[in-house]
Amino acid sequence: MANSADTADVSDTADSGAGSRAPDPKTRRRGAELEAAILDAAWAELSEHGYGRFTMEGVAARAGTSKPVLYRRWSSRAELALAAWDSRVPVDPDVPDTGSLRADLVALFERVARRTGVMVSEMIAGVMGDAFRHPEIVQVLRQRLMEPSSLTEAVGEVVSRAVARGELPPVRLPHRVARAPLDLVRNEFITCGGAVDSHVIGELVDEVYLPLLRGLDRDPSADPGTPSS
Amino acid sequence: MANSADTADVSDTADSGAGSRAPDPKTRRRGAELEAAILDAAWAELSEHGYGRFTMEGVAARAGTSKPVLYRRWSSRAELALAAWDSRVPVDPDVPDTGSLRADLVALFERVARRTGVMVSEMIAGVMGDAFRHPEIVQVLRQRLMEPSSLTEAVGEVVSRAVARGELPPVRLPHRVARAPLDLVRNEFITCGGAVDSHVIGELVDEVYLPLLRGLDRDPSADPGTPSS
DNA sequence: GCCCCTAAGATACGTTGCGTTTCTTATCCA
DNA sequence: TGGATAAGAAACGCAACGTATCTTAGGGGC
Repeated sequence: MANSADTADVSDTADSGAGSRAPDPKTRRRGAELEAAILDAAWAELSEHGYGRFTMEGVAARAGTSKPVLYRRWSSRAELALAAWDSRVPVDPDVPDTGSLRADLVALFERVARRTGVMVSEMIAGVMGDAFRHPEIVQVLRQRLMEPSSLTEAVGEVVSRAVARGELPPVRLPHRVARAPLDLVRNEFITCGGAVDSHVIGELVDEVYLPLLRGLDRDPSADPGTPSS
Repeated sequence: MANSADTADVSDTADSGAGSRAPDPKTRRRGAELEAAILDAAWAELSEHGYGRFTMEGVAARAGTSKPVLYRRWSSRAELALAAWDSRVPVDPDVPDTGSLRADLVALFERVARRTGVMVSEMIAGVMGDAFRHPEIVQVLRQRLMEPSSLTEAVGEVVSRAVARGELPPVRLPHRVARAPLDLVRNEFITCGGAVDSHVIGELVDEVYLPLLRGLDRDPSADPGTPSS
């Protein structure tokens, strides 16, 4: 699943441009195989057209199947989009360790910005827009946004290394703060649209996130000056 | 405009519940009068149904007019929604001055949370969702989100009073930080849905915004210890 | 190896809602 | 008072959602 995902991530999007959809008119796929093909197609449609032009017809055509097959699995457009997203969320790789807090943060933000994308933000917006009609979707979306995820752990890791290095005092890291990089990047996507380039990331880190970390309350449970190794 | 708006703000929403729309079948309104009636109706529809069920038909019916009249003024549903929003944005009142930074901030956040609303956040999402088809909308929305507004000024004011009181060192306040209260509240609406209650506001202030302010770089242009009065 | 039952695939349908077109008619202004 | 202007009404084309109906492939039980 993951490998086929990686393989197709953009190239699939590119090569199956317009005409050659139906991959194999002979055999009739079933179960997991079909489902994977549909999710691949859905992701490609999302990447190409964004959620605004993400249509069930388009996905069905691209996957070489038909709408009822989609609706037997997902009850709405929004659910299919979220499922496609799910199927492509990359496993978060290791936390960068550059030796300095700022560089670690920049690397982290850049990873978030790349992982999230214009498309994903637009999709969040679109799904939110559809959510009024399918209230059950809101739960799914919200959970996806709130889940602790490997990101918050990564932030914790980066911060504790900075503490160990003496770049920061021992701090208490509230969940909101650990989540903030994702929120900041998403907010940037929504309000500024285009790509979040490294200049913007620099501003986010220098103007907002580093000050925030430096201003956090000290952790009373840590011995000041003796960070645990 | 403003008074008729206030009058209708919720009560109109309530009383014109289902049947009695057309306010006056005799006279044919024109120009500004008609426009105001349409915007009132649009705002009421937005408040009642949210953007997801905000339809041109609904607005036209409620305003006692017809779709072409709407399209002669606004080129799309999204534009009408934004115009309705515009027509209701309250003039930001004065900055609270409670004597303490934290209380000032809580008051400010609460005002932002009340001014923004679930509806407005959902609307932002919905407009974003429509934006792919009407790219010109993105500009309008973005400008609305980015504009310095009285909020950033209010933040500046609150902060400089705190500096004068000695609660903060003289700090340089980047635009991103001044904008942050709005971003934080909006983000909260999007990710957590329901109302942003005072408990959440307390967390935002205590866990995020106060630490952020305390961690800001000092303003090199200010004499430390001698804040200008 | 045969048959049946599940589910895939195709087609067509009903519905909603956008944005448009056409036409009639009221109201303002010269 | 008459003509330009814009309101109001009705209907249309179109896209896309979500559904219903039907045929048929193919896997699994016997």
